[in-house]
Amino acid sequence: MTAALHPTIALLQSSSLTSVVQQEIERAILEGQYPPGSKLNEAMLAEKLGVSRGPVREAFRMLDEAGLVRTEKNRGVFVRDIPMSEALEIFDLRAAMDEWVGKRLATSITDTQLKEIKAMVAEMEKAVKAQDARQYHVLNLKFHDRMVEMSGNRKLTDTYRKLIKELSLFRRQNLADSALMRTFLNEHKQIVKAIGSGDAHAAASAMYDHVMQSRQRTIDNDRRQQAQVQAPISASGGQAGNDRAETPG
Amino acid sequence: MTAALHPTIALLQSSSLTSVVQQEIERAILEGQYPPGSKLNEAMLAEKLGVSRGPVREAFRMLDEAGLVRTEKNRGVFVRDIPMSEALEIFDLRAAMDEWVGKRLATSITDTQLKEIKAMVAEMEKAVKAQDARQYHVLNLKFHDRMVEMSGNRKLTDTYRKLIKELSLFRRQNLADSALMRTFLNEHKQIVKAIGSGDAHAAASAMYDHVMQSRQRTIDNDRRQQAQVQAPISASGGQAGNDRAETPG
DNA sequence: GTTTTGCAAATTGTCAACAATATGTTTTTG
DNA sequence: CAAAAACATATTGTTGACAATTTGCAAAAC
Repeated sequence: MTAALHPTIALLQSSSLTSVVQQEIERAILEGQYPPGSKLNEAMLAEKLGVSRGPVREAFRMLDEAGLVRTEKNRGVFVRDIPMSEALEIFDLRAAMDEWVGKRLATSITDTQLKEIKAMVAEMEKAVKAQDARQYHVLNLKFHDRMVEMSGNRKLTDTYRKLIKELSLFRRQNLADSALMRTFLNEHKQIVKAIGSGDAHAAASAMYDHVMQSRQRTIDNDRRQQAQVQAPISASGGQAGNDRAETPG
Repeated sequence: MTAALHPTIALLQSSSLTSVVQQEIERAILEGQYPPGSKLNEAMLAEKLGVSRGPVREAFRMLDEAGLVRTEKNRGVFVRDIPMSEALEIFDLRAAMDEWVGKRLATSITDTQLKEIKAMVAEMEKAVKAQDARQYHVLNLKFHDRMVEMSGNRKLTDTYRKLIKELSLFRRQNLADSALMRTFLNEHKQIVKAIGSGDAHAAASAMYDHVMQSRQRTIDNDRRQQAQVQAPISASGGQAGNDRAETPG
């Protein structure tokens, strides 16, 4: 009966209005179009997307459950603002997961896959040399995502991605500077080397330490910013708030 | 239309209808009232809970995002049936998380907390001696949940609990027998001992190994059941399907 | 001048009706 | 008799309307 199923048909079958609306709002949020703390208006979004409020409300419930928005009864939904404490918790959890990924990859990675992540590190090296922090950031996210994906654990991959999305709503991070990019790049090389050598323990440690390094960098960065706010020197000081979140490491 | 009016809903107009409906359906699912694979009818649930279909649909979207149901466009929502492969993935992920919890607790646990989990192990020992597998199961879930909670990482705790809920929809598990309960009890004692001694590495290993033991047990159990199905001896053979899921370990 | 009270606009919460789709049954056709 | 078509029924998808609540603003009270 249900034969082959053409890809486009499968797509149309899965895409209800609600899921399309959900993806669209999620995209807009992660893109920074609606910054953390801002309010999402049902009627406004419904009109903008050309649907009624029903699907928008259903999409809101999904985004709430996903941790991207919070809902206040009779007041509306707001883009979630991840506090520092929660960001640090996410780093710890990520460290535990990435440690497992490192351990797993050390014994399960294929030659093709190893080549792939080596190429990614090479690309990051280019970005570092070009001092292109933006590009480095994109590649870095992809590098870690791909390794998690290569671990073969779908559940872990889904969980990891959900955490990364939430973390992108944490505002107190900046792009890494050149010195920091070089440090992280070296750690990436160590990770790949450990995985390539099949040393599970070393790969696990390298991954764990790398994430914890990012965690510590987030703390340091926040402390620096806090100090700047409490004792501002330049007249134009203070955090503007429109700089998008970036994940270091 | 407004039949009966569920007591909880009539009383708690303060919290949103959708969230009450969501909790009620979730409770019913986890209780086994709607077994994995069964279909959830919007209108039926709406009438049963004394609300219109709107809040039910919104609750469905939340439960879908939480991984407890799956939605087929134009066909409805069904209680999710966790396949063996996914259950094993969850065990691996849990192992990574529990390993971290063990490591953390070894250095952060307070005397009061240590006493608390020791008391829990003592209670489990009673259940084992009384051959009360049901009671053992409940205590075991609580023991692990409490340790995760004690780790102090709220995000990890939420993630852990979400995974446990999903795992409870995996049907191929049974209660542990006496021999197995004794094995797991000993592992619990080892975990508590390692944590109490402050040996982070030992605690981490004990936790990891314990979860992986449960994982292996799930595989063994499935293989045994599969064999029984393929070569049935007793005439009444075959899985009835009404036995609720139980988490070993 | 400040606080309180009452009103008006905007927004969310809930519902019932209608449209679109899937499913099961009967009828038709070969 | 088997397969296909047509129909009837049930269920989900979507919408617009109405009710309940919050919020901003202005008038009144102290």
